[in-house]
Amino acid sequence: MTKSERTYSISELAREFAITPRALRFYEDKGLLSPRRDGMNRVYLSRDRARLVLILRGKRVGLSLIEIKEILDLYNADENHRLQNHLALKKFKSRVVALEEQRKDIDDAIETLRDAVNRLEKQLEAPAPKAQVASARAYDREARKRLQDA
Amino acid sequence: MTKSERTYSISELAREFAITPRALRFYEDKGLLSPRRDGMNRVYLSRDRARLVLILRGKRVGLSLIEIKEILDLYNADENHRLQNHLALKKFKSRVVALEEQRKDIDDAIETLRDAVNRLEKQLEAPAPKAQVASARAYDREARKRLQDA
DNA sequence: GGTTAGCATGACGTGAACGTCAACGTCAAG
DNA sequence: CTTGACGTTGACGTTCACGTCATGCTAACC
Repeated sequence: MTKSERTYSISELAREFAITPRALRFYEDKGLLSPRRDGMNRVYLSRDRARLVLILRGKRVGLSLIEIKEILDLYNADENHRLQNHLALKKFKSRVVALEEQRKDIDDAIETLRDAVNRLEKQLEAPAPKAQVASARAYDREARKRLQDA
Repeated sequence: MTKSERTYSISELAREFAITPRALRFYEDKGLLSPRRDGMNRVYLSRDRARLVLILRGKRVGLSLIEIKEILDLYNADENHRLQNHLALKKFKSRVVALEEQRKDIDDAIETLRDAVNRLEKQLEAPAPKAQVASARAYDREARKRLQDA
């Protein structure tokens, strides 16, 4: 009794991940996916689904499809080729470094936006009584300068 | 005595940030920068430089130029329009949420790659004596399955 | 004064990642 | 039996973010 794995049609899989069938065909065209066939029709197994998860996550972190393909290929490379693996190791490590730098960028962007949010909230909750207007505006200019010139 | 601010020519600024003059003109065309002019020639002030820093960081975190422009515009919006500011506040907050999600994606990607790196290093440092080959390979298959099916 | 370097403005080209449309096959429902 | 719903393969269109000329001005150097 062969345990029949869960399968997906192209539109099923597309719906689940909020993408289009066209995108799935495109990924296949670029060698990122290779679903089985039932006659002409594509049949996706959970292996394919798992790869798709990695593909989409790769996209979200800003990798190109080619880069994603390279990673997936290295990932599934034959474990007996030491040279291959040594290369993969180097590439993975540099990829990690790049991602860490990107993480830093995101942290910085979040901080900048949070500062802006605080500035705006403070401004909105205070209807700005005239007496304080001048100094408040001066303060505000300073805050903005710090943000701009950083 | 007017304190003459530091200025940059287009190619100076381009060199500093490892981009091309064409890119700077493109950003200007899209309304992200608006340098002064000396005759025909563009003159960038430190304000422009600061904006450019934000632009490039925005790009690195995956924002489109249009999104970046919107943020910069909101950022520099006239502080007297309460409705405007309320809108900006909402947009900034949702942007922060999006960035936090993206950071999660990056953390996940880093973790996946680190696991792969560990797997590869273990494999490379052990020349795989025959006695252990079978079980090692079985372990490896498991590790890979966990990574794939996650 | 010719040449080089740097700047300008078009205008067309390009690669990535799909969208969109045409033309066709297929299978279950009414 | 014909209508939909779903699938297929081309092939062309589109958006983004520039790259790459072509052409021309201008200021500095030899």
